[in-house]
Amino acid sequence: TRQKEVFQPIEPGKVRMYVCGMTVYDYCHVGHARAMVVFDVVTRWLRAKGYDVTYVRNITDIDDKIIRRAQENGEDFHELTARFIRAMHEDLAALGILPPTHEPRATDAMVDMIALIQILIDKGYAYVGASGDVYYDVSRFERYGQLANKKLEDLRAGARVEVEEAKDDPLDFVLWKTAKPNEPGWASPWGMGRPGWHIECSAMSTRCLGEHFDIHGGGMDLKFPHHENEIAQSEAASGHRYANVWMHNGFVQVNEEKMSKSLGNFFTVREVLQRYQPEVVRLFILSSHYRGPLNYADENLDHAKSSLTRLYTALRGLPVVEEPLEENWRVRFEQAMDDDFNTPEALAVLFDLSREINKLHDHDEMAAARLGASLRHLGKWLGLLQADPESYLKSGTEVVASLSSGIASEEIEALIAQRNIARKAKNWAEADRIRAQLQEAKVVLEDTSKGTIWRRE
RNA sequence: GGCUAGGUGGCAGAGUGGUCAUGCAGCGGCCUGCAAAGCCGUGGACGCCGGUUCGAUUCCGACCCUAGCCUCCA
Repeated sequence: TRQKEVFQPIEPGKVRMYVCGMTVYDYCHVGHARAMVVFDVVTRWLRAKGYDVTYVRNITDIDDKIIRRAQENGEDFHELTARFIRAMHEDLAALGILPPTHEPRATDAMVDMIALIQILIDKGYAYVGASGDVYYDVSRFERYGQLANKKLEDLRAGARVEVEEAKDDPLDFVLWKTAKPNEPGWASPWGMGRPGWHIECSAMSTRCLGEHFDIHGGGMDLKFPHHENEIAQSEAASGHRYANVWMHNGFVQVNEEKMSKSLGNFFTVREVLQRYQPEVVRLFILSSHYRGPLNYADENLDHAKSSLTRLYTALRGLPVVEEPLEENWRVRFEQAMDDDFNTPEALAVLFDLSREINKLHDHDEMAAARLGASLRHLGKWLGLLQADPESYLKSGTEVVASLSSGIASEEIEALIAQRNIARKAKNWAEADRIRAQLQEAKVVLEDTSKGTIWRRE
């Protein structure tokens, strides 16, 4: 949904947002990272606009895949999920993603889910099937399909799954699943079992944000049926509107295909962070609009890396001054971000600002430094440019294990000193030899009027 | 089959009814011992076919192509 119109929160000054988080049975891949970064920026920007944002991102820590994976590993599912929740937190922290206000877990919200299912049964929206599982009766909810603009007849015509006998209608979805022997289960009016995926989000969002809130986010793939089902559940139960605005981020693609677990074409965040700095990954994600596709390719990560180097280079060597954000830059940035979080346009503002800084750099350092403060300020709203430029530029390949040239900073400094002696003696051959040697080690030298500086590629 | 998003210069990626996106790469210049970085300048684009318009990449219609959802998925 494109938000061309001015955003109006339900309660003035406050924004309540719920985003579907991960199912924790494996490491985060770049697709997850994108969703997390996108909604992190949404949160940062809304806060920058002065809203008091309550950001809820759940953890699905019980579902079929988790159970299966735990069984394969021969471990308790709690151990499995605890391990991957820890890993997820590490990955997200590395990417500079701020923790959500609340991070509810499905297993902690059983009471809410059971209560919600009971309401749906009492109101006639749900029934206990022949198998003992509880299903949502899709035909009872008039607006079913409205979010994804789907008609029930079309859905039935396109149904590609075997019809389960227990269901009245193939489109009905499960709210409560009876536990098989050796499966984890929770006591409920319908016996030992576990919740369906969709009810988890309805219950957790309501618990944390109430029955009606401002923004609901998630990946495109969740629009149907997950979000459609959430609406059906929550609105049927409460009798009124669920989320006001739906935001769906596009996919990360690999060779024109969706990156996904099932296709096996995914790269985990930790793999990628072996090769690129976290901030590069962040910039890569923000360099396309959140709704569009994002093609994962080394070439594109390399582009992001060059771009980030340009931004940090503009800040390099400038005194850090406390200076408010300059109005004209703020306005441009704001226009971009207010246009449905147009981060590529917002980034263009950062680049234009960098050019201005570079122009001033040599003849009016203080003016450049003041603009530098503005650049950092804008960067912060995107979760970028908060590192010390000098250390960012010098760390490059050093922090990236697989590309590490193994050369220590002291060694680099020593070679530079050696080269400068050669330069003084106009021994250009020796000077160039040392420079080439460092280039081999992925170290780039720059001879400036203030001396030789270096950075890692 | 239904539904949803897209198709922009060498690459990535915004946007607009008629004048700059931006980044990387290219070319010319300044700077430099030479480079690098930076600055200045510069070429190059809007899937195809119609229509509306003084004028369309931008609006409308058809078509082609791509991805996705309809089954777990950020």
